[in-house]
Amino acid sequence: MIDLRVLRDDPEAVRASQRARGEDGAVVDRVLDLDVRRRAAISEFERLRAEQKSRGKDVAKAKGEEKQALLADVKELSERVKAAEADSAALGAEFDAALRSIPNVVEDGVPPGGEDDYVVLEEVGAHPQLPEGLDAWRDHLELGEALGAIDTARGAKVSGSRFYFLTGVGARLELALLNLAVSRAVAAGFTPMITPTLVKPEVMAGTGFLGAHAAEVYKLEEDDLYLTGTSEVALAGYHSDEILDLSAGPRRYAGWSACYRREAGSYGKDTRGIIRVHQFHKVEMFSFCRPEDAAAEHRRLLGFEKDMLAAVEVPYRVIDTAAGDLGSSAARKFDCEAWVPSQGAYRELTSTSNCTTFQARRLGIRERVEDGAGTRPVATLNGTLATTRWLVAILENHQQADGSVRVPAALQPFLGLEVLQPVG
RNA sequence: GGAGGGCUGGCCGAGUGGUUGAAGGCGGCGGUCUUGAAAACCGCUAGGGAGGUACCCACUCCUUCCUCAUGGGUUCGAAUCCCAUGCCCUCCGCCA
Repeated sequence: MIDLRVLRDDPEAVRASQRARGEDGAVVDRVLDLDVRRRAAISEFERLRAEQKSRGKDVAKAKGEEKQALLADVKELSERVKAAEADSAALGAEFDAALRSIPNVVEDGVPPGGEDDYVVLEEVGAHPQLPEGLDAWRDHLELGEALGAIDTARGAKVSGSRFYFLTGVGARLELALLNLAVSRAVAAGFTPMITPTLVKPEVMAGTGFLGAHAAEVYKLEEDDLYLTGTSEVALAGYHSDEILDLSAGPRRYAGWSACYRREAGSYGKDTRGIIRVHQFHKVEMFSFCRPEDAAAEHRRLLGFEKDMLAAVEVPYRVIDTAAGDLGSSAARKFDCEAWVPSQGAYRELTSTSNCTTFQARRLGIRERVEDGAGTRPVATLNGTLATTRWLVAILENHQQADGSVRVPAALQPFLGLEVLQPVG
């Protein structure tokens, strides 16, 4: 939810943000109109309610005939109060729905446009040379099958398309990667968390995932719960309806969880291997910080992501995602995309979003204002530290002519192997 | 799944229809006293919304509404009565 004050004081800024996202600016004027009508209705209700209360006190004091007369009088007033309250509530709900439908106002500097209008901020690391003796790069699935690491055929047999088993060194490699991520997060001051992956509707809605991308989310109709696509959801909800003390700096968490995504609308895309799957694991950074510190914290999270990518020794580039590709909660998003040799393309491995106060406003996460009374919403940010998809980049970039895969030095202590060898 | 008990402010805990947004205590903040501290004593101390006041914003101030788990209902009037839901606790059953 965006800041109503911003909408009132500078509606043009919100319209401009909507345009940059390629969305409708008219909703701004609809909200402003509803705001005026809502406030009038509230005033009317409050006026009547105050009258009812003060007359009620007279009733309490009165006795006998006098009391009967007052009762008849105040009975009629009670009806008007109910009607005014209903009006006010209806307008309030309409206003609220309209306000919530507006995605976060994009940060200055975000490139306008859609998915393909990103700006490349930097490219890091040289693309690997095709190992001598190979005519073409083996892709991660071919490598994974030869290593006895990935089994998509049985994944499909058991659970359907876009499911897989990680087997043997594949399972070990994923655990090593995620453990490396957790240990680096801990070293950087993050509190590790293992989070619920089923959450209530208000938490899912609070993080903004039930907006335009609701079709991506698995829902358990019977239990009125949602399966999370990232531990960001549970971590954002962790401090909901709380007042945090951020005077000592941001609260930083590193969530470990399975992630579930329906991948609706991506039929035929990335059907091979484990690039795009319905279930995977992820270590996610999450920060609660003061709004004025959010942009700096965002760069910090990006820095941690780059450190992790350096640790697994894959070439990558950093992009500044265009406004239309941000998702409703984010004001800005940086993605790190790793080089995938078999595709000759960069593929997203990490994504860090600055959600400013958008999620906190919906979830009721605040801090005390130092001088003077009152509270204000905090800022929330998230970023990826490792996911199952990273195995794709690791396997492909470190493949050797004989089908073996070199293990990056940083992973070796967690894996206990220097090279992954083909089986059989 | 069945049977009970409970859910009040940062915490504990009174309150069973009418000036109760809520006694009392703890904690916190400020003050008096003291060389300093402690103790003692005094005062203050929930969150949110709307309107007004103001040179814009903010603060202060004023008015007012909402919130005693949540949502409905009864009533002129609900923390207090009724219904539903959620959560916590105890016991039984079931599963692991």
